[in-house]
Amino acid sequence: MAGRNANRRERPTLVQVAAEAGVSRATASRALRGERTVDAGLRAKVERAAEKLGYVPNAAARSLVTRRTDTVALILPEPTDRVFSDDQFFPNVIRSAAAEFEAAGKLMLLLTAGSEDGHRRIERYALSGHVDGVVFASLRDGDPLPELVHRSGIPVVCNGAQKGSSIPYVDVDHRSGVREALRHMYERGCRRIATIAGPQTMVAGRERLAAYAEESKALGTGTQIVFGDFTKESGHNAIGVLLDEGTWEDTPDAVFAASDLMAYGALQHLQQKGISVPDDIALVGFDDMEMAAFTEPGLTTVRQPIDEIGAALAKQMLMLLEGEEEIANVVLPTQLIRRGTC
Amino acid sequence: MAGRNANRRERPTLVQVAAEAGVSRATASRALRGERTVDAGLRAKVERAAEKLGYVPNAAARSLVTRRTDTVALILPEPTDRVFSDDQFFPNVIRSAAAEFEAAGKLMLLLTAGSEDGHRRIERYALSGHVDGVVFASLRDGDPLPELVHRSGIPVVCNGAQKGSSIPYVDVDHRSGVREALRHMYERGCRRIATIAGPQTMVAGRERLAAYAEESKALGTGTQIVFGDFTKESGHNAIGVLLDEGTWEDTPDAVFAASDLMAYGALQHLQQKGISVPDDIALVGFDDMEMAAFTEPGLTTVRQPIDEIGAALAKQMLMLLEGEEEIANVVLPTQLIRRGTC
DNA sequence: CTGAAAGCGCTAACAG
DNA sequence: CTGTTAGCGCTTTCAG
Repeated sequence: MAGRNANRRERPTLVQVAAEAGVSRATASRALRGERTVDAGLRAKVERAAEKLGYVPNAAARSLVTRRTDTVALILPEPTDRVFSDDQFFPNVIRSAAAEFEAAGKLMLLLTAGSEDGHRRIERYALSGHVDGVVFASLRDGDPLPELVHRSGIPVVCNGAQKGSSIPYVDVDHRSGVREALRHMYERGCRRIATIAGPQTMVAGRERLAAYAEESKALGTGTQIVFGDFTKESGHNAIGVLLDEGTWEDTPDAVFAASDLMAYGALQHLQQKGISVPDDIALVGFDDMEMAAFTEPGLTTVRQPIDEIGAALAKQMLMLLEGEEEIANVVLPTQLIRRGTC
Repeated sequence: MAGRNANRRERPTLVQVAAEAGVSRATASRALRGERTVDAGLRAKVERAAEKLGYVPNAAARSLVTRRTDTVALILPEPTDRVFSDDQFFPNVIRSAAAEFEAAGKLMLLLTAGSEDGHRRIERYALSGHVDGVVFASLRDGDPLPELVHRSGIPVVCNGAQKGSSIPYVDVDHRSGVREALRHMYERGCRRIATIAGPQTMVAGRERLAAYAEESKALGTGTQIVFGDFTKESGHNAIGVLLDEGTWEDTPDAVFAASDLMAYGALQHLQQKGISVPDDIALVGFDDMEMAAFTEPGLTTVRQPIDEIGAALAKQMLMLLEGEEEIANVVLPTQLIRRGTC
C-alpha cells in the first residue's frame, strides 16, 4: 500500500481564503472563478488573500460537484517501448493531437499500458471520472475498453474503427492506398506480387492485408503472404522467408510491405543478397516516413497523413466535449509516392 | 467554457450498489476495497451487485477523503515536438520511468507543455491534487514550478539539479565525462579544442560547457565556443562557424560537441568539405545514441546511461511515496566510448 | 450582489 | 463483523 502523508504541508482551503478576505465561502468561490456578479472591491480582496495564502483549488472537491476535470486522456494500450520505438507513427500522432488540445486550452494526459496490469489500471482511470474524454491512439484487438468507456457515457474517439462498435473514429484510407500500390506494380509489369503483412491484431495490419488480398485477386497477381510486426527486423526476416519458400512457381517479382520500416528491412536484405531493386524485385512500402526519401534507391510508398490523424482525433474529441451528439467519422486520404523502388 | 453533459449516462454510486446488495454503504465500501473484516457471504453479494451495475468508484469523491490518487505525473515542460524529435533522449527516459512505475503498480501520466498557457495549465494540474507525486523529466531554466510543487508538499524529483533548490534529483556526471573526453583528445595530440555547446537554458547544456571551460583551461587547449541547440542541424551550422572564424591563430584540430546529434551534423559537414575526421579534425560527441555506432567512422562519444535516468527518477519517487523523508541524490556515471572519430 | 445551506460520492472513526 | 455518522473542499441553488 501507499505511504503516509506525514510531511505534507496543509494546503489552504477556500474557507481560509474567505476568512482572510472577510467574505463568505460562496463569494470567494465566485470571485476566484471570475463570475461577473462580484463587487470589484471584494474580488480584489479575495484575489489578494488567495495570492497571499498560495491557494490552489482542490481538484477532487471541485470535480466532485462540477463533474468536470477539463482534462482529456490520450490512451495508447501499448507497451511504452512500442510507442517510442524507431517507428515515428505514434510520436507524430501524439504530437499533433497535443498541439490541437493545447490550442483549445485543454490539458492532455498521455497514458500507456505495458502489462495487463497496467491496462487494468488505465481502465479504472478512464472510468472513474479522472478525465472528461478519452482518445484511443491505437486499438488492441478485441479490447473491450473503448466500448466500456463509451457506454459509461464518457466521450470517446478512436484511431481506427473498432469492429462492431459505434464509437466515432478517425482513420486513413488503407484500402485505396494499397489498391493504388498494387495497380502501380501491375502497370509496371509485375505479375507475382507478394506481401509482407503487419500484425493482424492491429487495424492497420488487418485492413492493409485485406485490401492486398482483394486487389491481388482482382488483378490475378497471386497471393503470397508473410507476416511481420511492422519493425525493420521483421521485414528483413520476412523477405528471407519469401525468397526461400518453394511454394510458388517462382519467387515474387514485387513485394508490398505494409510499413516503411518493414520495406526498409526487406530492401537491405535484398541488397545484401545482390538482388536488384526494383529490377529483380520491385518494392512498395506504406507510411511515407521521413526515411523513405533517404533510402537508396528512394522508397516508393503509400503516404498516410500521420499528423492529420492526431489533429483529427483531437478535433473530434473537442466537438464531443462541446456537446455535439452526432459526429461523422473521418477517413483521411492516402496517396502513392513514387520513388526508386518501384 | 466546456459543454453540457446532457448525454452522460448516470453512473451508479456506492449507495446503489449497497442497496442492491442489501447492505450499508460502509460495508459495500469495505468489501469493494478488499478489507478483511467483511463476511464472505456479504462480500460476494456486494461484488455481484457492483458487477451487475457496472460500478466504478468515483475518483474525485475517493481522493477527496483519502487524499491520494495513486497516480504520478511525469512532466516535460517542453513543446511536444521537442520531446518526440530525432533525439531519443526523452523517449528513453519516459520509457524506462514508465517501466519502473508500471512494475510498482503506479499509474504514470505524461504531461508536456508547448506554450506558456500549457505550462500554466500543468502548474494548476500539479498543484491541485490530481497526482501524488511529480517527476520533472526536464527542467526549464529558472522555472519556478518544481520548487512551487515541492513547497506545496507534493513529492518531487527532478532530472538534473535545479540550482538553489533542495529538490532531490537524478543526473549524470556530465563533468567527468567531458573531462575524460578532453583529456583523451589531448593525449591524442590535439591542442586546439573547440566546443559546440548546447543551449544554456538546460542543465545538460550548462554543465557540459562549464566542464569544457574548466578542463580546457587546465589543459591549456584554448577556448572556442559556438552554440547549438542539441539538434543535428545546429551542429552542422556550428562547425561552419568554427571553420570560418578568424578569431583563432588557427582552426581547431578537435571539436567536442555536447550531443551526438550535433556531432553527427558536424561530421557530415566536415566530410562534405573534404576535411578528414579524425585526421584533420578529431570529434567527440556526448550521449552515445544508437546511431553513434553506425556513422562512418564510428563516433567517439561520452556515454550516458539514459535508461538508468528514467529508472532512477521513478525509484526516487517511489521512495518518497513510501514516506521516505530524506533521499540521496543520484549521480550516474558517464564513460568515454572510443570509436573512429577521435 | 452576498451569505446560508445543501449536497457531490466516498471513507473513516465510532459505536454496537 | 456491520451500520451510523461525520466530514473531505468545493459549487450551487435559494433567500435576502
